[in-house]
Amino acid sequence: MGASKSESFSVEHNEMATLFKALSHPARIAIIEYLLKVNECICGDIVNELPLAQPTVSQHLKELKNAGIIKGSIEGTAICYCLNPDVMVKMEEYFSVISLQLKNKCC
Amino acid sequence: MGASKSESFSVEHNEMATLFKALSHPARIAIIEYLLKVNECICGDIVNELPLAQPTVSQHLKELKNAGIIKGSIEGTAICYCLNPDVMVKMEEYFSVISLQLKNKCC
DNA sequence: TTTGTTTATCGTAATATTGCAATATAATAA
DNA sequence: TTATTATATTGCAATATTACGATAAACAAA
Repeated sequence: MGASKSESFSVEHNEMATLFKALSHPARIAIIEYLLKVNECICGDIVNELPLAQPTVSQHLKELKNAGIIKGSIEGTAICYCLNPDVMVKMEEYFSVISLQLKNKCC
Repeated sequence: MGASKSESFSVEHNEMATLFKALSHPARIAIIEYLLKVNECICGDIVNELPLAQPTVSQHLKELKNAGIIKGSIEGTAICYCLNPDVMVKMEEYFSVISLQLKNKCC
């Protein structure tokens, strides 16, 4: 064996893991922080910004989009990408709930 | 080629990616939420809770510990694990900053 | 239609992750 | 010392991820 046993875990746990997996590569963190700075941009802008080839950037953008972390809208020949605020709020709340619960406990 | 080009990215981006990578598996999310429920526990408790063999659970715990997400203290033969509140607050703040910045913009 | 521009997909090589049986290690109890 | 208990490590097979050259697809402009 060796394949991930994701079927053995709850939908909720898989959903959170999928979101975090989308954020688990420095290139994708760099894309997110670049989008935060410029608000919106096209794939070519990111190719110019990162030390990666165009197909690699396209692949990372696809993963971020599949996870719902970014949104893309067609603008002529190009595709305009931007961050999805809903996911960021969801993540913030996830850790906020954990932090709050941990304040009452200690190990 | 094929290997991750992590050297090409900043230390900060790599650090965040490492934290998220530790959270990118449903078993590790399940471990975190179990620790949140019981406050602290030993490896064997998690083996009983999850549908995974002992070496696999031990490996997941090691990854969480390496990333600083959990802490472990020796208690006789067993090792007592618990969540690290500092990391949870750090994550909360990371998304809080992003959410705030996104409130002023739109795409 | 042809050309240029932008992004996605295919194919493939290199590497990393996941899972577990077997085994090792470490501390305690008998 | 010899068990017992709890966890870690090793080794390996199955699978997933990462990266990119080559190429395709989609659209606008000439």
